[in-house]
Order: sequence, then structure tokens, then C-alpha cells
Amino acid sequence: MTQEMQTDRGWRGSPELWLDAAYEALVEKGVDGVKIMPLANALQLSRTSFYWFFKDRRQLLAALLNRWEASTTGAIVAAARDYAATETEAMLNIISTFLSDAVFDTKLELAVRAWAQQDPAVLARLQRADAARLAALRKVLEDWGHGEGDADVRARTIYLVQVGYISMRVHEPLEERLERFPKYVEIYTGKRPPAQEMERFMARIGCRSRKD
Amino acid sequence: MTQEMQTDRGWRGSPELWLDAAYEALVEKGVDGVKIMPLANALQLSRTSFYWFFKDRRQLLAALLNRWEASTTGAIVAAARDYAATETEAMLNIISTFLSDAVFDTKLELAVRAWAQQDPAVLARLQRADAARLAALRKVLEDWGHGEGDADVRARTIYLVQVGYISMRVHEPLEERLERFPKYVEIYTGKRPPAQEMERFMARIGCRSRKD
DNA sequence: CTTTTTATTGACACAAATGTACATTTTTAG
DNA sequence: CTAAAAATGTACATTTGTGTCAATAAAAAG
Repeated sequence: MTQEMQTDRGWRGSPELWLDAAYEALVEKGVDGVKIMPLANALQLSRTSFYWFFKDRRQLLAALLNRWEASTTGAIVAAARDYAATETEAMLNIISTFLSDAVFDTKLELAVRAWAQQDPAVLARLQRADAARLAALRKVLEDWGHGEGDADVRARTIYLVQVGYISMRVHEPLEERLERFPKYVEIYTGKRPPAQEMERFMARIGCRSRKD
Repeated sequence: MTQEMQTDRGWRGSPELWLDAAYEALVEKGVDGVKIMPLANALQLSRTSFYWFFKDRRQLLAALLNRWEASTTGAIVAAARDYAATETEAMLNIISTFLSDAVFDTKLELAVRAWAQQDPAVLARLQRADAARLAALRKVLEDWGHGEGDADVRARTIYLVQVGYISMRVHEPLEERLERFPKYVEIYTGKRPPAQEMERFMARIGCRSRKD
């Protein structure tokens, strides 16, 4: 009886270890910074040991891309499916996705966007992801009564603003960003979210209102 | 009497030649793709000849960054200063800047944004540019009567949508993109641009209306 | 405690870059 | 036509990376 899934294998290396290191490199130095030799140094392992887990550098990059796909597009599509009592609430659900790095990995997204500029295959995959995310947003708006053309432009606005935020690497304090939220929602949907709804939203992302 | 400024110097190389080649490489392969040896091959010049015009690779990259600064931020700031009879026209003036690659070099902008991810100095410079561009937009909106907070969020929306567009490398036909314009302007300003104004705008960017 | 599987390593063999020093060629100017 | 300047090229010396192979070490299984 073969006993599998032992998390603590007495060995130093593992595919995950190399992948994690590759992730760090990708995010900090771009694809061209993902090199076996530096990773090996960082991990205090012999460079050649890498080739036990991965065929070559290309395979490592492919694995990185899969990790990205899993930790970005899925999050948005799920948020767009979440229950909401009102249109403004539905919108808050979606925007908040981008706010939590635990849900949507913005650093990875940014790195992959940069990567796409030098690799046509990555670009193609990224553009498929963009299309899927936009479609999800458009559907929410249509479900809440916006006409086809209107839903399309509004979905684009919402998504493009988020992509813009990510690209700009805005690092303003969460509070500051939240202050702008009601106005964004108003611009996106044409309706201002009621104070009560904002409260509920703030609570959900674990940011109690100021008087605590 | 020393005669200067002879455009046709019998030599093969020149700083501009190397810079142009570097530009191509930056745009197509990212900063890490800007390497002397490949550039030399492309130019059919000896690699070491480069060092006559530039001290080293760093200096070439610095020159590239100056070219970027000249061909992006300036364009937006100028457009924000352009005369406009109405708010919607002012907005069209600005958005159209991003439309013409002759005015705003989106490919270079995209490459520099990617570069900023791996170089803190570039990031700092980029963020100064972002701030300057945003301030210009905000001022236009305030001049047209939007309150401080409202102008700020609207300026951000406009700018972020453009940054988003650039990041997404949307390559839809110009016509398709123009169709969405009135709706964007409406979302940005709260007002729909009159048909007559759209006509004028179309004419200005050299895209006659459909019945020609 | 031995065998087998799994992981690690050092030694090769290359390839692609950077930058320096010095010799050589081409232009240009007198 | 010649000398100076401007540009180009060749030959190092060095660094950093890739990937393969065979030897070895460590853990797991029996």
C-alpha cells in the first residue's frame, strides 16, 4: 500500500520551492529575471538540482503562467456571480475583488502583463483572460437592466479603471481609496450607493467605520 | 569658420542610429532586450563601435527614458490646455490625444511601464509623470465647474481608463472605438456631447462620417 | 540493514553578454 | 595631399547564464 501525500519529505528541494522562488523573481524583476542560477543561489541549492524537477526553464515559466491564471481571472468571475440585493451592491462586490491581494494577485497580474509584451503566446492567453473578465462584468450590468451598448461601455470602464490602477501601482492607503468608492460606483452605475450599503460593504472587507 | 549641423555625415553610425535601434528593442523585447551586441548585429556595425557614442549601456537607457518623457506627458498636458467651447469638447480634445500614435507614443509608454517594474528609479519617474498628467486633467474638470472631490474622481477615471486601454493593448478598429466615445464622454462628464460636436471632433482626427 | 528511489552535486561544454586597449580605416578640414 | 578628427574594428579578459552527464548522498521502503 503506497502511502502518498506526505507534506514533509526530508528533501530540501521541491517543484513548489523552485516555483515560489520563480514567482518572486518574476514579480520583482520580470520574466528575464527568472533565471535558474540566481534562483539556485537564493535557495542555497545547486543550480543543476533544478533539472530534477523541471525539464528546463521554459517548463518553469509555463508553470508560472498557470499559477497566474488560477489566481486572477477566477476571482473576478466568481465575484460577478455573487448574490447582490441591489445593483450598487453587485458593483461593490466586484470592485472589492481587486482590493484584496489574497483574492486577486495584482503583482502577478502586473508581471504577466509586462511579460505579454515580449511573448506572443503569453499575450494571446492574457487577451483571452481579458475577454472572459469583461464578459462577466457585462453580464452583471445587463442583468441589472442596462441595455447592451450601455452595459458594454460601463463594463469596459470598470475593468479598464482596475487595469489602470494595477498598471499605475497606486499605493494609497486603503481608507483613501475607499473614500472614492461611492463616487466610482455612481459613475459606473449612474446610482449612488446608500450609506447603509456602504457600511455593510466596509464591514465585509474588514474595515470598520471610523468611530471605533 | 566651423561649419556644423551637416545632417549627412559620411559615417555609418551615430547616437541617433543606436538610439533608434534601442527604441525598437525596448518596445519589442523590454529593457532586458536592449543589449549592445544584438543592436550591433541589427545595425551591421561592430559591437564596440557603440562605445564611441555612449559611455555604456546605462547611458543608452537614460537616453531612451528621455525620449519617452518628451513624447508622452507633454502631449497630454498640451491637450489639457487646448481651447474648448464646451466641457464635452474639452474632454474630446484630451481623449483624442491617446488615439494618435503620432502624438502619444503608446508603445513606448507601455514599455516604460513594464520597465518601471524592475527599476525603482524608472518607477519614481513614471509616478511623477502620472501625477503631472492627472493634475492636468483635474484642472480642466475644475475649470468646467466640477467640485474638488468630483473632479478628482472623474480625472482618475478618465486617466485610468486610458492607462487601462494602453495596458490591454486593445487593437480594435478606430471606428469601433469611436462609436463608444459619446458614451465615455457622458460617463466622464455627466453630459452627452451634441451630435454636431462629435462631427467636428471626427473631422479633426481625420475620420469623416460614414456616408462619403 | 540493505536496496531502491529520489534528490543533490561537481565537472564539462557552450553561448551570449559586457567593457577596455590599441590598431586601423575613413572622413573632413586646412 | 596631408594631417587631424572621427569612427570602426580586433583581440583580450571577464561575467553570467544554459543544459548534460555521471558520481554521490539521503530518504523511504522492504
